Amino acid sequence: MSGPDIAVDRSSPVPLYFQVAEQFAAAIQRGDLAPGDRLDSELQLADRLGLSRPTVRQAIQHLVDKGLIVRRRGVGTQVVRGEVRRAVELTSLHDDLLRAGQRPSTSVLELATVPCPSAVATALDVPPGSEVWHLRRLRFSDGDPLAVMENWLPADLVRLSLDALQANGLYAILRAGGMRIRGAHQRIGARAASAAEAQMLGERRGAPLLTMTRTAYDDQGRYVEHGAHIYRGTRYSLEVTVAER
Amino acid sequence: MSGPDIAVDRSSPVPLYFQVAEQFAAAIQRGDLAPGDRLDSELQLADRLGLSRPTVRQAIQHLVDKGLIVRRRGVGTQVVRGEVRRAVELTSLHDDLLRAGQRPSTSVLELATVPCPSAVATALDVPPGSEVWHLRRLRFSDGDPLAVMENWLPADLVRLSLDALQANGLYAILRAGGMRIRGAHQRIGARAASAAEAQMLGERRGAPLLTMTRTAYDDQGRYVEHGAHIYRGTRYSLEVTVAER
DNA sequence: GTCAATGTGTTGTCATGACATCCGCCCTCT
DNA sequence: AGAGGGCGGATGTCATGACAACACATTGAC
Repeated sequence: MSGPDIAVDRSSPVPLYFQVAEQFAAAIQRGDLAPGDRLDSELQLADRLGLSRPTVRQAIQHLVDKGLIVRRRGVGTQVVRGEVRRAVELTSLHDDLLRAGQRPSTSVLELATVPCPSAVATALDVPPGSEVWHLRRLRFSDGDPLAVMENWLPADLVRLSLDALQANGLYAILRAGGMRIRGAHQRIGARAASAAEAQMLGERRGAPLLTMTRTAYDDQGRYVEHGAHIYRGTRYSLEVTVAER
Repeated sequence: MSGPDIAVDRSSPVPLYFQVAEQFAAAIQRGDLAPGDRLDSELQLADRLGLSRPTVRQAIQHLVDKGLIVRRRGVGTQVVRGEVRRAVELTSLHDDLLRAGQRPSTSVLELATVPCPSAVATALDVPPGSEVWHLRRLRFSDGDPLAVMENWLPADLVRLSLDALQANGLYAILRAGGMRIRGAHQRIGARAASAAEAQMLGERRGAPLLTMTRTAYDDQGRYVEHGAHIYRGTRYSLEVTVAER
């Protein structure tokens, strides 16, 4: 036995390690590689694919980071047992809903540039009062209200339009605009809905809300987006995968 | 000018890349490396430390994964701007509270082996009805109730005692018992407290709770612990850092 | 029969070398 | 003054080689 069929295309601009990682991930998703199955050893894989061991290792490490497989020194590499779930990565709600087969829509409640409030200025590490986008959106899934999202972004970094926001997720717009978001610090909590919030979300006052504040940083380590989001606790939950190196 | 003083000990069993990563992380925490500061290039570092470039690269990648620094091809490596926060990794609430300077305590409500409920059996990927530990703990911070945690673990994997659970976090006990936990899939949500839950936590019925279910896997890809936790929304929040590779 | 030593295969770590790709700067040409 | 090209420097990718550390199975001695 030699595992799933994997072939690399050396003429492709896609890095070899990434090609390998993607094909393994796909094989796991398809069930071609069942939970608990052992992968070939790094040396075998390197030989079979015509790659060097570091390249194969990089591919496998990528999957370990995503929580798909597990390695044991001296033993081998196995697919994680149990159902494989996808971690929320750095995607927007819009994309997550699409992937889950639901129909996202967005109502933009506010889109304007304003002087930066001091709390946001601290988070974004910009001077208080400097010009920032302020954005408030009510998000729906299959027509049902799901979340209220409030975002702030330095005004000089991106150009936002109402049309784009109604059709796409914020992160997709930012990436399309050349912004390269690399990571985010998030804080997740729960609190009761105010009357106004409840009304927007179709809940009762005091209903449990899942809250998330997120500050995303780019390429240059600059904080480029700060968001305060509330989700209906009855309708939404976050999924996170933690993997040690 | 050549960055913080970093020295590696080749006689130490700690991997070189890890020594380097830890010392950089410490320098950032101390403020020795300020947000936005550029690190020396990989080649310079390799030369200065007497290491090869792959080793230096591995150290830096480690910090990128933790969200401490950011790399830009063709430009260099910078410390992330803004305050550096620590991500919750694979630690228990007990350790988190200790680090935050608070005084954790635990009241064990239940500790017994029981036939595995079917929902838990699915999560742990064990036969329904097989023997598992069932554990329910009320956690306090500085004497105030903070969370109720319910856990299930395959009975044959670990030995649990009441004394140990009152003094240490679950994960510390598991690791001390030779279990090597590598990652976890988590789902985070919010809901209203039932009357019983509210009473335990000193809240009112309907109070917002932060919920987390977590399934942790070990070395071998086996799911070894399943937990369903509820936290007082007014007292606790989770912090998560996401970083792309 | 039990236990210890040994052997084999695997992942973990580290070194060296090379080329690709991208960014930003400077210089030149228009 | 502006646009474009060239160049240096940085990270990204990939190859080859070597040894270490660990787990497990086998073998051997007692």
